[in-house]
Amino acid sequence: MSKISDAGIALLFSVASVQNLVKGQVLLTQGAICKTVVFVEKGYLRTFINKDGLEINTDFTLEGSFTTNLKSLRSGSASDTTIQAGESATIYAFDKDRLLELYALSPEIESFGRKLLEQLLIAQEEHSTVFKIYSPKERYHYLQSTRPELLQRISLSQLASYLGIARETLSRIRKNG
Amino acid sequence: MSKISDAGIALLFSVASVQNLVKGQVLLTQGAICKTVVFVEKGYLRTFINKDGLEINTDFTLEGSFTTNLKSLRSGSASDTTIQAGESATIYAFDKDRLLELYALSPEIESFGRKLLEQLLIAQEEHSTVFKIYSPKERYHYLQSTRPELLQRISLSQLASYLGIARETLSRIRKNG
DNA sequence: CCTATATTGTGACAATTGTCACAGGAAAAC
DNA sequence: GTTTTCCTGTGACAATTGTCACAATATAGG
Repeated sequence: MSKISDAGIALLFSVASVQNLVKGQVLLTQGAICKTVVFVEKGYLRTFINKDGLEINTDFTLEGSFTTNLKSLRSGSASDTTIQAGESATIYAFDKDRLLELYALSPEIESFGRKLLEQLLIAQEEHSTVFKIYSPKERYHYLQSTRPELLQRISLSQLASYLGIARETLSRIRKNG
Repeated sequence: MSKISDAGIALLFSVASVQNLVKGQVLLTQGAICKTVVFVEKGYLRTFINKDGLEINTDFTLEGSFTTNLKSLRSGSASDTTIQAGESATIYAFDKDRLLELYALSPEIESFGRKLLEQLLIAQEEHSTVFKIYSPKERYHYLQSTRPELLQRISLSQLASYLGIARETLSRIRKNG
């Protein structure tokens, strides 16, 4: 994570509230307006969108990372994703309006926010690229080598939609290499 | 684009240099270290990565937008992408080190940078999601309805890899709907 | 205007992936 | 410890997409 002073961290967490979630608990519902940025302290969050009644996972946020629905957060529009605890979890929710106040107040915090966005954007660009250059089988192996912790934590069924493939196909990839 | 004061714009452009590119001219070569953020004034840029000798397009930057290789820019690592003019183009190149100085100097500029990153991240997240929820045919139609200007400007062959499909498949999609 | 060059279209076939149906196993609830 | 319940594996087959080869068009250069 980007470095930030102790005073900065204290300031940041002054606008956060801790929450304990049970497995399956929903943090943000599709259609609602996202008001917070969330830091995962323990457990993990699953972000998915509903497509014809099927849940398609777009992201998994493990401990030590941030997530939100940036589009909804920024514009106040309805979120197209649901964010749910994949395990019982402990999170910090940072209120958007209070974060914006902090940005205006502290260049260090805004700088931290910018660096965080840079990290997320780099990761997301890489994720998109994977779909362009790799086949389903290659995508699985790529995930295996770059984010092995995901394969440990997330069930096969959940991973399949994240990789853009059918559950059965992933099962066969796992079997036949 | 995010709003910014006239003074801010003047400050920003004080660290930029204009460049005119001919079609096919390379701005950033794979393996080189990215030192600038680029704004496209006229024409468009094509970003691609080399996979087994094939060029796979990861992005097209039309006029009015920014591009760079953020990973290389941030870490000073070798770029895995090449950025090339798809038409003769006019661009503004913003020097990274001078931008960072500006960020330290002007909260308005850093705020602008953060907002720009937010926009790019939102777009990139949406782009990734498209690969998870849509088939090749659906991806083409989605692009058609959300970014019709791309279909006007970019050749079928170039679009195919951006959509993660074979050139022939895109040709058939275009024919049969 | 004509030719060279690049781009797009198409047929045939192979390979991959998806879908459906159900069996087997693991994990959770009681 | 047993019974649900959920998750994973698998066979059969359909549908989609990729690959290769080459024809047809379009575009750019002379």
